[in-house]
Amino acid sequence: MAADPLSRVFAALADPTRRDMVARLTAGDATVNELAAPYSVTVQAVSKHLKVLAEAGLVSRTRDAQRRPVHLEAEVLDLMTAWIERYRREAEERYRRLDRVLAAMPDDVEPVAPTEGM
Amino acid sequence: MAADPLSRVFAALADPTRRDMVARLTAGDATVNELAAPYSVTVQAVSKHLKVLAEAGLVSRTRDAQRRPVHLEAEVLDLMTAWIERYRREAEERYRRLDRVLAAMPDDVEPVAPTEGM
DNA sequence: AGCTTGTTCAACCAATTGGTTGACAACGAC
DNA sequence: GTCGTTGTCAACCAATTGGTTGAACAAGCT
Repeated sequence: MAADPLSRVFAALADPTRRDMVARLTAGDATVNELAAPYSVTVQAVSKHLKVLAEAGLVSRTRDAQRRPVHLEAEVLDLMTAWIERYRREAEERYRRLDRVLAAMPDDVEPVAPTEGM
Repeated sequence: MAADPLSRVFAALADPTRRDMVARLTAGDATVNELAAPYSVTVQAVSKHLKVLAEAGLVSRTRDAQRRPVHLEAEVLDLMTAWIERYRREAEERYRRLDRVLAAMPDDVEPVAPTEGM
């Protein structure tokens, strides 16, 4: 899965169950059993999902007697947002420039070597 | 990998090679061979990566003689941003409320049943 | 000490992934 | 038509994934 941090975060959220758990954790910390309740899988499977989220830095665990409450670390989401927004912006800028070029181009001009390296 | 659209987009970007290809495509459309050049993998492997990106809706292919230029569809990124921002915002709001409660709490009060269901 | 609750570890399984090689289709050029 | 280019399809492989069951560990309760 390519161990770099960004890949881990994307991979962690590429699963609906894990996304759902993250969503639930925005409402407050929860134990493994609480998190497992809504799903039809075993508690061990949920524990594995949490391990993936933890390795991506999305959640942390604290100890409270024999419970291990799960806490959402929302800042990691910024890593992704930064990546996404950067390239979305670049793509948009390129479209804008292209639009400008097309608008400035007289109607009868044959378009050449479409935009390579522009 | 759980076939829903959001999962597909996250999974597609959970690979550094594919993220790199997306980044390169913000500079303009490119053919499979052009995209393959910088990497040490076969062109077939790159073709597979592109298939993943296409199934996530991140790129589209047009036909230009025997070339198949790849075009970035940046709007799909908004799907992710929407998801991420929603939950990041919710998490932040919760922290703010919690801060307010803690600030309003007299120093000598024993904290009870920490925040469950709040 | 012994039982119960909460959580994880270990082994296993089927399905998927990212990569390979080799064959093949589609098209432009000679 | 035949040749080189561009790209995909098919089969295969090792590694990973998401799930299972069963055992083990950890901490409180009686």
